[in-house]
Amino acid sequence: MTPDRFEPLDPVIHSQVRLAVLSVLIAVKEADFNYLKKETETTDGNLSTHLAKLEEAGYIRMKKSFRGKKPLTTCSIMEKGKTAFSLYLKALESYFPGGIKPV
Amino acid sequence: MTPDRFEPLDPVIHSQVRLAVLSVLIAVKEADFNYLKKETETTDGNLSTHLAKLEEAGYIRMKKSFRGKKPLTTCSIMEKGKTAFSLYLKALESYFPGGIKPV
DNA sequence: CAAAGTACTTTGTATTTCAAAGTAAATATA
DNA sequence: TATATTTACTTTGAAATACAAAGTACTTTG
Repeated sequence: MTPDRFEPLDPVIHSQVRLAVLSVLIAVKEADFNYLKKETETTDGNLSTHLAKLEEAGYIRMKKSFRGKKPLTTCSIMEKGKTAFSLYLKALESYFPGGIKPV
Repeated sequence: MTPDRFEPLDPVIHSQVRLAVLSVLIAVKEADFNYLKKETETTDGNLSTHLAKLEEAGYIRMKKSFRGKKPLTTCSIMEKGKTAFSLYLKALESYFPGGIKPV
């Protein structure tokens, strides 16, 4: 039983927006909705659904509070999310055996 | 005008099957349908549509011939595909500040 | 107080993915 | 020799996904 050449890519992470969200949250530990919207360059609706998916998977946590009188959603990564992110990166590497080649 | 933190991921490549196909074709220069099916661990129908997409984008070339009496589809990567693959990897790196290491 | 803005969420549509079924020819079986 | 099975794909329809327009619930501004 030879091991698979290509490791499967976690579908929860394999999306540009969700990958970007996790990348931010690994770097900063906490980010609000608007910050994530700017970083990921997506629309409100799109970000909202992607965040919901990440939360549902237990990869991030969302805290709803208020900044002054306005609602504020703050996201942070959970252990499960960190692990999944690492595994995703590891899986990705199986698709790039040579590492980085110049274009 | 500060550059985007995250570079966009080419949607033609951002699919597990198509990424695997390109990865194979970069390594071996030519691969037939069945070999790709084995490597990518997907179904006939699925592979067929993914290959069509890659060909349509000008990333790969498909040659139809015969091996003995049976049809044989042979795929190879084109320059445009190589470039796109490199750019995809480069874009990916923007999501992993720590870097993607060769396996 | 009406109009515009903020911070989201919900919803409908468009796109994408995927595998079941279809096709066509070759080969094995009875 | 009929027929069933296999091989090598492609087409098609259904399910999942992505996306943004519209909706909600406020707040701020003119």
